[in-house]
Order: sequence, then structure tokens, then C-alpha cells
Amino acid sequence: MLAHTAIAAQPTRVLPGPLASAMPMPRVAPSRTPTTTNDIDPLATIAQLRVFDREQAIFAEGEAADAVFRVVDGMIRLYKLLPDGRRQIIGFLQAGDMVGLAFADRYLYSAEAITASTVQRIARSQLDALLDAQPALARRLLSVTTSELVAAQDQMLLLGRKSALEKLASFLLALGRRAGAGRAIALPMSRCDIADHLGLTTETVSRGFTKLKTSRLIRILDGGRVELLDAEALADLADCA
Amino acid sequence: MLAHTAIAAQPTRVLPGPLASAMPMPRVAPSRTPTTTNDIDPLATIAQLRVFDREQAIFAEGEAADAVFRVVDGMIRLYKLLPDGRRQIIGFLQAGDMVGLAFADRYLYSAEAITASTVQRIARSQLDALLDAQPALARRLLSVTTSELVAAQDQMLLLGRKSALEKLASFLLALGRRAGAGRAIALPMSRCDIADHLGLTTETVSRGFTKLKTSRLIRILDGGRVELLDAEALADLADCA
DNA sequence: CGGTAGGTTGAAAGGGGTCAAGTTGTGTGG
DNA sequence: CCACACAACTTGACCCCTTTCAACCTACCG
Repeated sequence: MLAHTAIAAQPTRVLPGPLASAMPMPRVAPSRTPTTTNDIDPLATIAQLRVFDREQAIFAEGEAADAVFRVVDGMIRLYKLLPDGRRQIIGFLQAGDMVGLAFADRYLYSAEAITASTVQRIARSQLDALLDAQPALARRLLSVTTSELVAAQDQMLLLGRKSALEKLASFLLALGRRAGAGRAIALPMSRCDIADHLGLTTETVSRGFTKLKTSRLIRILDGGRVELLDAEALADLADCA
Repeated sequence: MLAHTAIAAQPTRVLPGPLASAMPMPRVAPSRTPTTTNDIDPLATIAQLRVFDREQAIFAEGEAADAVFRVVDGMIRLYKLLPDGRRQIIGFLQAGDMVGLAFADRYLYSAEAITASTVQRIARSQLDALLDAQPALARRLLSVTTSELVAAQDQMLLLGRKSALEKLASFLLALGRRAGAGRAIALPMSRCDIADHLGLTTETVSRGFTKLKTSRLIRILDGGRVELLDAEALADLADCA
């Protein structure tokens, strides 16, 4: 349950701010947030783009929380550790998700890039100023945070009350819902990451994948991708959650 | 893991709004929220006070979410159910806590009074209007919601990675932190409630209490109250979380 | 091609669940 | 105020799902 091989704290490249508007417009929490305003994103104007390598740390639990982040591209894991090394992955973040909206003075979890990732970095001081200037922004952030809270509550139900196979089915369906469209899902995270997200061990996750494969509910494609062959049966397995 | 004997949906008494200001001023999420403004609470002006009996339902998962609530007195449980009846208690709410800030059009969990409770009911339409009139309120709600998210993340770590005894110790310490002051903690909820909050069974919770008792870490007082005899040893057991 | 990390599979052990039987506590009615 | 009924809680014995420990396989990368 270890292998936390985060390498460095400094991003590979730091792109200056103005380039932000040249990037593909990041949506705010796609499929989870009912976006109310569709005008130019005010956050993008004060964000600094940063690129992180695979397995690189973005910030660590306990560090001064001087910035919040929004994922533009790639995948990030957020996790908390117990003193003896047991790890719980709080969530996997994809394009559009916000990170670090804790409003505590220290980060309460760690963040690492799973794949090479691009994130917007928004300094706390600038965010506070922007919140003063644009009060409507607080309502959008409230909406985003509320969506995260809903996801967290679903995860509590999963962790507290579901069996290993139910957890795995729920996890794949949730990923599928985010990916939408085709039924092929990218699984860039390791079995260990999945285990630490679902409160299981790598072995149990692996056995679960095998069982879902032999039951013809999923199919493993190349490049660590998975196809959901029978979403309905999976939903049944996942106990409707 | 069942025994969900919620009785009625209508509150016992409905007190008219103006009385709100005569009640003891509810703090916003005590010990979890750094209260920034100390002026008269704007929510109280549009809130309607309601009293619920012990074991009475406040709202149920799936109902139209036409109001949010704030606990003035008593204790509330929030929970989600799986189709087969397995229950996960999302949280126990006490004075100052907010309920139902989901901003979905349906409640995503159920709420029931554990003890006789007084809550402020705030209609969604009125809350929206108030948010328009007082943009600063959104930032306070954002702060409250963020605190809930932090608590939810701690709970994920607990559910996913802690042993039964560690879960129980963490739970008692968290309650103790909220109660503050003396080390006697009120435990108005049943063993079944605690079990459904910690992802355990009543039997395991009961065995845990016995073990903590015989280890002289806690002492059971009358009226379902518990005294933490050795908070440090408990914190050790809880793995610092 | 060889080394290594990640993944799969097997066998055994254990923590917590399940089932069952007491015990305590509490609210109600006589 | 006491007696009863019922629910909540506790304790014990057994079982099972997941973990643990271990071996092996596979893929990627130098």
C-alpha cells in the first residue's frame, strides 16, 4: 500500500499567465456542475499555467496552502496518509476539477500528477481579491464545492457499506459517467491507486478485474483502457450507486 | 443494520419567523468554521423555526429539495441507503451545522432527528434571493461547505483505511473536540447509528466500547454519556487522525 | 536482453460479520 | 410506584470475505 514515489515539488515548466487564454477553455467540473454563467472564466485571467510530469508532486499535506489549482489536462490524485503509511485516495481529478479549495492555511491532503498534467495555479491572495471584485464567483465556487461534497458522500457510502466487487463496479461506472460517450474508459492510475481509493488491496482489485472480465462485464483494451460491456449489469452489481 | 423507524414528515410545532431572533444566537459550525463576520446573522431573518421529535424524519433522499436547514438545538443524522437497506450515516449534525446545501433539485440523503431538535428552515427561493442581495453570504456558505468537505475527507480516510478500534477512537475524539471543555461527551445516538457511521456492525461497535472500557481509556456515564479518560492514548489508537 | 515495477494468481490467516443467546435499560400501563 | 414488555446493548461461537504472504507472469525501459 506504499510506493509513493513523488519526485520533485517544482513543476517542469512554468508558462506565463497570458498564455492561459490560448489554451482550450477548461470547463468547470464537467457533468458534475450545472454551469450557470457561460461568460469568459474570470479565474483564467489570474491563473498561471503549470505542467507536471508523471508521478510528480504538486503539493503535500501540511504545506502552506498559498494557491488553489484547476486541472486543465491530465489526471491528479489527492490522498491522505496515516502515520504508518496507509493511504486513502480522496479522489482522482480530471480536466475542469478544482484542487485545494480548503481555505485552511495548510493543505489537508497531498496532490500528485498521475499522468503528465497541465494545471492552472491561482494564488490565494489573487483569488481572495477576485472574490472581492466579483462576488458572483463565490456562488460558482460554492456550487463546485457542493458537487465535490456530494461525490464525497457517495464515496463514504461506497467505503463504508459496499463489498469489494460492488466498489469496483461503482468506480468503473463513475469513471464511465465522467468520460461519457463511448464506453472505453482510460485507467491511467495503477491497481494500487484504485485500491487506495476503494479501501481495498491491490490483490483484491486485481481479482475483481479478473472476475468482471470472465463475467463478460468489462474488457481490457490496450493502453490501460477498459470497455464497459454491460453497464446495466455493472449498475446492478454496484447497487444503484 | 436497519431499524429506520422515522415516523412522520411534519414537524411537531412550527414557530413563526420573528421568534428566531429571540433564540440563542446559533454559531456557524462551531470549532470547524473560522467565523469571519460577527454581525447579525442574515439567515436568521428569513428562517422559520421548526421543532422535531425524537426519531422524526426531517426530509428524505429523493424529495424535492425546496429548503435548507440549520440546526439550532438537538442532534440530526444524515444518511444514504442502498437498495437492500444497508445504511451509511454521512454525518451527525449539532447546533450550528447546515443541512441540505446540495443545490441539486432533490435531496441526496435523508435527515432524521436523533433527539428532539430545533432547526431553522430556510426556503431555497428565499436563500437564492438573499444570496443575490448579500453576495458576501456566498463566501460564508462556501467556507461552511468547505469545512464539511474537509470532514468528509477525514471520514473517507477513516472508512477506507482504519481498523474497527481505530475508527471508534477517532469517532470519540472527534465528538470530544466538538464538545470541547470537559471530557464528558453526550452520545445520544444508538450503537447502530455509530456502526452505520463507521462502516461497522453494532456488535463490533459494542465490542470496541468494551475494549476501550477495560483498557481504562473511556468510562461510560449515565444518560448515554462517555468520559474520555486518556485522550492521548485514544489519539494514539486513532492514528493521529 | 536483462532488470524491475506492476499485475495476476494461489494458499493460508485473520478481522470483522453473522447468528444466537443473554442482559440491561427504558417507557408504559396497571 | 411497581411490573411488564420491548428495544437496545452485550457477549459468545462460528464463519467468510478480504488481507496477507508468496510465487509467478508480463510489460516496459535502459
